[in-house]
Amino acid sequence: MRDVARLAGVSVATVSRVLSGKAIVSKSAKIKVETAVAALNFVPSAAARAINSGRSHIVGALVPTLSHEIFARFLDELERGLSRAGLSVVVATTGYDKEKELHRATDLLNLGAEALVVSGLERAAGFDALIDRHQVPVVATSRFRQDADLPAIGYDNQGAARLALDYLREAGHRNIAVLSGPTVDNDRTGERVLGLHGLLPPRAFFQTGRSIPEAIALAASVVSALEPTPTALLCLSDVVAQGALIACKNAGMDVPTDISVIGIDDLPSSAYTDPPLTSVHLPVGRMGDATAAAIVAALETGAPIHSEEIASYLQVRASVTRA
Amino acid sequence: MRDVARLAGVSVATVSRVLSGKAIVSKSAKIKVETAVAALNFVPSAAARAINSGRSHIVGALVPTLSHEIFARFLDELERGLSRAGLSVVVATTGYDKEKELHRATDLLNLGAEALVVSGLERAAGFDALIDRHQVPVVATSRFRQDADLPAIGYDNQGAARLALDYLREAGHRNIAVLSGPTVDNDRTGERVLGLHGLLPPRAFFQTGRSIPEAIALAASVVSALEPTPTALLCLSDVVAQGALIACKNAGMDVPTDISVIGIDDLPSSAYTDPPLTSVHLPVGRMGDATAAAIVAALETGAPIHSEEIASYLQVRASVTRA
DNA sequence: TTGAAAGCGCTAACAC
DNA sequence: GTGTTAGCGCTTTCAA
Repeated sequence: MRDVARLAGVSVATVSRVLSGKAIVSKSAKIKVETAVAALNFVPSAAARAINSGRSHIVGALVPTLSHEIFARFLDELERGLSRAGLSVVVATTGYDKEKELHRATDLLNLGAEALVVSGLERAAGFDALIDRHQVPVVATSRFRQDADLPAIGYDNQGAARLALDYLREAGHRNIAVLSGPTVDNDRTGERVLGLHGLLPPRAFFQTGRSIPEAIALAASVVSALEPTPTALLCLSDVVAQGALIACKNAGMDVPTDISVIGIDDLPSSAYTDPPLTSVHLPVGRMGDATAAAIVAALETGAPIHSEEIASYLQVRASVTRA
Repeated sequence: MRDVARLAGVSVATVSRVLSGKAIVSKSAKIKVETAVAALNFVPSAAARAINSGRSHIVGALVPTLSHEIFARFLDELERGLSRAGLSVVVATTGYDKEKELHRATDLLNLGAEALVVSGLERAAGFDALIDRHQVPVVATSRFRQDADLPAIGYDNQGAARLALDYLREAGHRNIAVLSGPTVDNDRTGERVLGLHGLLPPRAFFQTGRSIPEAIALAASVVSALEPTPTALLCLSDVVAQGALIACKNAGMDVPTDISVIGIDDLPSSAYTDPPLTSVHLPVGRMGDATAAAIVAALETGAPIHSEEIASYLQVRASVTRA
């Protein structure tokens, strides 16, 4: 910047004023500075600016993975909302590992992140202390609970599971099997299971891994081994539901004629399965939007972030019929 | 940091030494400093560090959208590779808009990004000048071309299209329709079309939008309106292919008995369509890995980035049969 | 409207 | 081993 000042024949203060555009500068000085900036190919240092302003304009986002539509779409919307306010999103993936999340959160904070977005409500020990040290706003997403430790912007996962169950029951289903992915290190799924607690016998619950092949295998064994065969499969995520659809087809069962299948998440792809999947819609885009808005407000006004429930609803398609 | 030094009864230099862990510090001083750090809840400023080291440890990634498996998976792997080397990824989405890409690239560079990752080979006017100003390494992904302006790490899209065509031809197909998404603002698709140039009559090419519903509509009109009906649908992306599968089913045509369908991309979901989609596999994870490695090398050693072709191959499943 | 100068919080060179 | 000191590149008083 000194070089620019010298070339323009002004002081560094004037260069700074021209660059920031805030203060009043004479037309002539402004032009001289701009010429010099162009001539020297000058680029102001972000770090130096940050050191003075005390702001990094960086928000850290921690998600389990980007290879899952639901997190990817969330980030897509989060980034859109944040960038509109001049904030940049640094993503870090945790692989559903709480310790890794803590690690990466430390990295992001050391990077200078002004706020953090995390997934779910369960944290590794030491996370609170970390936040306490850095004093940055944090918002937990995907799961809503009024009394959570962190401000939570997300869904009522228990309610979503019950929405699906109620729908099946109203359709006359009495023999329902619940299929889910892992509840360990995944409190979204954990809560969905919890929401069904006491409403269905323990032996109605089946759990498998996170992948489609695992979901297919589980559904295959459930429909073939259970006696009598359930009339409906309540899948706690669409990934599992999509696997179930495939397993039923492989087993020669027609959905929904022979068996009904319902999911939770309503992934974009679920509109195009065969048959189109009936699922509890979780508006993940809205969640990204709301999260971005909350963070922007917190950073700009210092206002505390309030928990917010993103309403889910049943998206009826063609995979459920009357028992 | 002065406060810490005072409380610990040492100089700021010693505090710095303890914090960085690099230099040799006496056990006693180290303990005193650590105690003071803890007591004061001290957090070193990332900006101040950056200003001294001249490094931000930030890499900017520009992608059209995160709501498409292919970019999400790419970023997933890119982030993993970069974070292993202590680099953070700032994502910016461009919505397939070159001007917006330029805008966001400017933002990222102003943020202090040390390197940039972009999608495709086409840039807005002014992009080169921007890079010239900032002098950061840039890598273009998704598309490989040896003589590209930017180092390119990606696939031979033309070759991928030909791979699909050759496969169909070898299976005896002579009446082939080519379905694609938009080629405007999407040079990956553009190149795939180009790869088929002269190999198929112009009237064999059909184009539609980026969404599944649009793909369904296009495929529906192609299979119903064309006389004679094509024996195979060569889809230049899996999104289009998945739409085609649905359209054929809707039209009462069995794939592959009545008509064959082939795609390009080999999205994870394509293994689970009905029937499972035969597609040209583009190893997007490997591309993310390679991109991360190239950037890490460039940043650590200053070595120039070399273009790299990520080999694609045919993933045979069940959507193509002999004509 | 402008410039001089004092920092912002840290690292690194140098001397002790 | 440790302290002193000079910056890193910018913003921001304070005078002029």
